[in-house]
Amino acid sequence: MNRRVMPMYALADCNNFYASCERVFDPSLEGRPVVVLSNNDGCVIARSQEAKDLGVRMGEPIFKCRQRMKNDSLVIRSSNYTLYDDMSRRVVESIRAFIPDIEVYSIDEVFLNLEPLAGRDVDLICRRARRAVLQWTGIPISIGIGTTKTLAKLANRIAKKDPSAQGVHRLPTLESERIGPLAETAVEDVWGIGRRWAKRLHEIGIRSALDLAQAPPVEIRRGFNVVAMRTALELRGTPCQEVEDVEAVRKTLVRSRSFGSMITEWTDMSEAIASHATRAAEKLRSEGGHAGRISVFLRTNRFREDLPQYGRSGSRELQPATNTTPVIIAQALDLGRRLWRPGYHYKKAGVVLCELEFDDVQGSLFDQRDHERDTRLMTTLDRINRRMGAETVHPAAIGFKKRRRWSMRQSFRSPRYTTRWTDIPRTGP
DNA sequence: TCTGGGGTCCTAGGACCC
DNA sequence: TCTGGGGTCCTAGGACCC
Repeated sequence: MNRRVMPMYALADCNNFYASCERVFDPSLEGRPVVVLSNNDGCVIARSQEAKDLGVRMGEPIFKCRQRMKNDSLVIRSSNYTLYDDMSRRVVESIRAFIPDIEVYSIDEVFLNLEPLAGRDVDLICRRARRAVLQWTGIPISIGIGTTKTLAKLANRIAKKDPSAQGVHRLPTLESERIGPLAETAVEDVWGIGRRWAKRLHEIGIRSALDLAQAPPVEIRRGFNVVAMRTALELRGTPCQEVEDVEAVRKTLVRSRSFGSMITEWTDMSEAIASHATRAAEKLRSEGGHAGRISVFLRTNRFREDLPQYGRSGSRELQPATNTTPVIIAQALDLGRRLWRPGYHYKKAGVVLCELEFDDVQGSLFDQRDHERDTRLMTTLDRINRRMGAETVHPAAIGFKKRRRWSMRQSFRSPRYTTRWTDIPRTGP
């Protein structure tokens, strides 16, 4: 008989990832409440277990935790993505040694396809992988197992919450045996159900994951959309999403920042836009892509209700598609100039590159630029900045002031332990 | 004083064409 | 002067994720 094997998915998720990374390189943080802040040191984006226990909330603005910082010696770190990216890569490679068919879903999550391991003890393999990751990288992870991605996510929550799971939890294959755990999971804790949908689901009497699983799919589709319906189906055990083992080709590339302080002058704004354009172009070149369209946006501070609000975006075609910094800066500045209105306090701006192409780009007959020269220039520029440090060579449009009004605050950053020679940890004097 | 940044997918509605 | 349906393409906005 040729029976199809039961699909089986797992989600491996790093515990308190950024806080754990900070801890790996500074063991004195062990046992202490640690939080990691967003860019600009604005709000909390990661918390160690101790910080969670203190009641520090995700996304909480840091100025609201000042008291706790004093009382409970809360440790604060600015985010250090260079470090986290590198640690993430190490975690992924460690997992891959045990389970080869994986999809890197985010900086701290990996979906695993366990179907090829059918007949083997998947729980045991996952436990071994977990132990190895901790041993090789110092990062604790949890693994949830289920017959769909959404159920694997749910199992992962249980693996994290229930100490008896010891970091790995598998939901039963039989639907009837999943009733308990699904009934105990609030619908807002289901992957794919955000705040807005949760509120509307509650209004129609759907409160738990079980309620959603048992709701008629067509009704969910009618009341919400196909994405919500797929989530409901996955909760019943019907897979609607596969493990995507080939890396997805990106469709857009954004560089944007809130300013360290608000901006009222076009010269400051133009420097910020030129800087975003430069960094977006750099990133695009590093991935070997070209952009066929560029969009720029700027806006005021939406939290300052006492100030007049303004926000706009504009876009235009790039013909031919390009990744040349001066071209992208020129277009970005021209767009920005059109959006700019004096008299406002601006808080944020950004550059979006879209219609990305990763194949060879056809030149236009009517295009006057010397593309080979552009490419040589950009390659040289990238090489210098990679070796000598970012922005060793940079376009004049970004400005030369040491302390730029628009650049971000980062008061608590840890060293780049793994990616910068001078920051490598040393032992002894 | 102080509130992140970078993504994807889906849908509705308008423009335009036949 | 009034009136149709159907298709495609594009964009803006809304929802979600980490």
